[in-house]
Amino acid sequence: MSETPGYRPLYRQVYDIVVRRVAQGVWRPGEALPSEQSLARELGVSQGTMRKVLDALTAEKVLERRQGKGTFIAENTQERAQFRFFRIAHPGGKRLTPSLGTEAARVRAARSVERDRLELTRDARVVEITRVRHIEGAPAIREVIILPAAMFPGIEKHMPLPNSLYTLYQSGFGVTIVATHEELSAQLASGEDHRHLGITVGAPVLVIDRIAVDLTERKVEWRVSRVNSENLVYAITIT
Amino acid sequence: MSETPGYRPLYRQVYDIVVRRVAQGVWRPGEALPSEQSLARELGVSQGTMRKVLDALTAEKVLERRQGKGTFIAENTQERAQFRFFRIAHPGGKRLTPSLGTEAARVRAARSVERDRLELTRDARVVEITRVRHIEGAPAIREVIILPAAMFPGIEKHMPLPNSLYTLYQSGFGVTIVATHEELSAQLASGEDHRHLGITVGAPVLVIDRIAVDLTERKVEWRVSRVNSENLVYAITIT
DNA sequence: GAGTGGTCTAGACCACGCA
DNA sequence: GCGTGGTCTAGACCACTCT
Repeated sequence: MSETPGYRPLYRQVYDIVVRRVAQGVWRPGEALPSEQSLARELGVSQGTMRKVLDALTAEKVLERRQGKGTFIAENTQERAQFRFFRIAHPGGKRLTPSLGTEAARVRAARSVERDRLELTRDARVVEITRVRHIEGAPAIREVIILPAAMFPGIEKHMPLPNSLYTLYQSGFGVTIVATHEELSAQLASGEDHRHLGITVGAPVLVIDRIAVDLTERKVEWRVSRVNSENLVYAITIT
Repeated sequence: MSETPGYRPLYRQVYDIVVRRVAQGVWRPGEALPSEQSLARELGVSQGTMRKVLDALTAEKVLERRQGKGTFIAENTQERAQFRFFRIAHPGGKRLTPSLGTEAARVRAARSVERDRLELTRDARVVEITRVRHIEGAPAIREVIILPAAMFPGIEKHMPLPNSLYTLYQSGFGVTIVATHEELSAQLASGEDHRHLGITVGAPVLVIDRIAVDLTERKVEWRVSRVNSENLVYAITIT
């Protein structure tokens, strides 16, 4: 993570330049970059080196390349973000798309635990979003989402929020989520779970504690999801 | 998955050749392959194309490349397999290494559900391994592992089994696990969980249902792990 | 046909590990 | 100092998309 190689390959430097441009929003989501050739010329490297950079960013899902068309800023579209970071499914079955039940948002001072998890300063404020998501008509997931208010000014006015928040983060606030760290545990349904999800107290609940990281490696979102595990699973492939 | 490109790049053909050799055990785990140069010469391609193949297999963790030393068959060593496929940790903390509690193995006819999950023929036999794993001295995980007996002849005689079975699969049976598909759910502790893990009936248990896939895309292992979720989580990073 | 990304080559030089 | 993988270049040609 914090190596000092003492040697910095050319493609690494070029990579950083391109990442910086993407993070600064030089190109909009869905927009095409200049061609491999012209970028290589502009940055004074060979086409092969430029390709290595663009291929790496494609592997990280920051860019998309389409033969014959061009290189594009990857869009966290609803469907795409859905399948990438939303991993709830029926057992042995296909992925699901939730619909919105209820939601609420407010801005307030960050609590100690929130400052720790999101690496915020002492006087930071956060946006707290609480929502219930339905699957096939029934309430299934209760989420509490904490965002640094400074990074998402006015997001609480975007209600109703889109199904995939990461699309909004990218298009509305220039924040591109590239990774999430999740910790899953089993817990028993609380009174709140009962009220919001309609499950009996003491039923098993799958709890997902997630930190989302953006292109510039900032911790951008803390989300705790409580899933009615009766007929839902968290599905993932490890490679 | 089942595309018919109508066009087959050279590196793809070379890739298949190398995969076949690895699967056939032409080189042993930990052993060095011939150098990039000599492989390229032997297979009649340029060094650049050969590199593309070896880099791809390195990304899939089938090979390992070490500058100045050579290209090696990746070993599913205890530690490595441990960190790659064993994802149990303390909340917010470091990964853990379990130790063996009790274990038992027997060979029997496959049940219907096992034939389905492992895509076995009607008369197939399986090895059933049951074991309890301890973390920091206390029983924490109960696993039931189902293997196709034909693929692992005599594995039940290897008791006590190593902590990481995937190391044994590779070194003892030439089976290299390259991916797992997992489905996680929350359940309540059963009487069996109480007996084996010492937790109270009705406590929350994290259940991991895993199918492991080998280099040749065979479904090689079905494993159900029941984890005492009181002080343990399943930690994963999605990129 | 023009322009893009995708493949392939041949060769040079650099960084690393080891004897 | 040699052999290995890692980087970088320059250029050719192929496949795909759109006009």
